[in-house]
Amino acid sequence: MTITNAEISKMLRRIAFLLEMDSNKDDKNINFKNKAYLRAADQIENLPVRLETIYKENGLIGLLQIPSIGKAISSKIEEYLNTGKIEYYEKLQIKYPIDVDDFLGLEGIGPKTLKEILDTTTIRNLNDLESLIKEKKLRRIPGFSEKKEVNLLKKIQSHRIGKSRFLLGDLFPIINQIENYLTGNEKVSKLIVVGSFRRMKETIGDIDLLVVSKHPSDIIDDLITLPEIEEILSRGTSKAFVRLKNGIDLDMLVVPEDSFGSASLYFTGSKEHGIQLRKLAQGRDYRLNEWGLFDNKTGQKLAGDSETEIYNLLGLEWIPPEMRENHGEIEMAKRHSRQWINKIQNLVEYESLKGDLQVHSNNTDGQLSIEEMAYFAKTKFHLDYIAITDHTKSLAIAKGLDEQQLLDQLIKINEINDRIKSGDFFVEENRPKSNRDRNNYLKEAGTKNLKDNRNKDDKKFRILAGAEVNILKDGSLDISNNVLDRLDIIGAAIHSNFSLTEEIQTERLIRAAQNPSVDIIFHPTGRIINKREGYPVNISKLLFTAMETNTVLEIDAHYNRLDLKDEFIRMATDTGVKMVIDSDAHHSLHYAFLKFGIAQARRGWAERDDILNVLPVSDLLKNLK
DNA sequence: GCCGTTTTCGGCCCGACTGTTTTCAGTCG
Repeated sequence: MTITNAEISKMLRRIAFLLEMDSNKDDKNINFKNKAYLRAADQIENLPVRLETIYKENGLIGLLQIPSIGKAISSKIEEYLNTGKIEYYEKLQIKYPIDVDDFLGLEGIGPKTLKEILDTTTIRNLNDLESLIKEKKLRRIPGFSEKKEVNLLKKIQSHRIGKSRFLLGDLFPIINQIENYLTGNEKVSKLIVVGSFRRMKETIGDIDLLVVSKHPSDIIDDLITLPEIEEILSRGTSKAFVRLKNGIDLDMLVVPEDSFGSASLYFTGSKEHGIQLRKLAQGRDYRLNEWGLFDNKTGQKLAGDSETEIYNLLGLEWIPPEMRENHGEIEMAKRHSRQWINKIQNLVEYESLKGDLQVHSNNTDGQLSIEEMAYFAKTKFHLDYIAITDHTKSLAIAKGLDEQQLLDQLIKINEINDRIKSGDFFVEENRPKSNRDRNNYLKEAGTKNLKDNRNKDDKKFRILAGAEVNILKDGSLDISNNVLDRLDIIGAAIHSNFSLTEEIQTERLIRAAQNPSVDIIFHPTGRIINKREGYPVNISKLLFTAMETNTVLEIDAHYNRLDLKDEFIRMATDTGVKMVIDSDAHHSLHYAFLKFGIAQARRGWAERDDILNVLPVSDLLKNLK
């Protein structure tokens, strides 16, 4: 039997829910107990390694090393892993025989409210509750009313539809639109999109907007009349919460100028990062909220307009938004060590990539020719090199290339490189005509804030001949090494047999990494965010082999992959394994995705030195196998 | 139930919004 971290986490949430139902405000212990279960659940959800693996390798001791997991919870996890059940939970279920999962995440009705309903009725699940409301019986319970019935019914219905998180890349254009719309409002003196968007998390739950204005209620009036708005969920004097027609929620906070820093800190999150900061404040007899940092004794406001000032008063260095996850950054920032200050200064920067090492052409499943991909890489995105890495023959669905076709492509690439060197390639007459704004992505998002770091000398641009070679079931490749060795750069990737065990899957990747022709493992875990988990890989073992064989791991920047994910990037930087950030472009517009890969690298604390394609092409090639 | 730069007991983040509460609890972010 195999039990995932998600399942364990959910089980702990069920227990927390029932414990909170069971609590009353006089019993402090039970009140904090449920929070402890929730903390543990959060922690487990963010863990890069499976608890099952930790338990198999190190037993209870291993579990106890995880923050927020102590004696009681670790032994319950042990019981769950061994028996598939937790007796403690079963007992709570006897007391409260309800389908807890039905109510987890149901907005507007928490454990306390549910308890009140259960005191006078015998509902078990969401259907029962819905019937109760439809029969107008809920309003008979003290504290409930017709108004509450109406609200609850709506919430039950939207809960049924389910709300999954949106992909960062999907929301980018919409968020830019809203940003532009409100920036045009003369009463808005500052506007910033905060929340998980500012942290560049791979998925976004809702859009958080922070506005500085002297007229908060006017701004809120303007916001709620936006035509994109489907429903106003709540509205106060400084905050508004609305649902947009595309299904995403938007949360807006309006503050005065001197609260901009504290509000952006509070609103950028993460929640756990914020909690840690407020605890630090508490330790100094300060109070930190969205309005500022205050001295408890004097009531005086100590800081508020800048994030840096607040961090400093709490004894910390400023922390970049992408790192604010309470994954150890606060402890590090506390120490003021040279190492940490260097880490922050050397974090890989946006616009710092000189090349893109996974690019597809219309020789396989790409949409544009090699010439077009090169032309736009240079002229629109100011890259100095790209690698054409088309699929290989066993990936029939993408018209993968065979040995001869790869060699033919090599000749063609050499010809284009010769034209580039002679200076007649990047000229306006050569501008490909097929690319006329096929979609708005580039216009709205892709080129925004692009720094012009154009190398005046266009003749230096280089196309590397490469391939995205298919890793077969046994870890061998579908193209012979003597052909691969004639190309400049080789990425290997898994595109089939996803359901093998972790051991076999890891062995496949290790064999590929040990192949002397393979420079990079492309999208190492194969996940598609919100669609497919990715095959199971023992990342530690893969990293060890990568280190031994000088194999590079890719951060695939396509926003539906972002593979490696942030925790794995962190592990790679700790191991000293080098990475590259590639767009996996199938169209020139896709080069815009590189920024998502950089964001992911920053979330994984990667420095410039960890990322090889910040280097000029000659240095890059020297660093490969 | 967890945890430790006031540590092995005694704490545990903070404020806005909603509803019908006439002073606050529940829920959320």
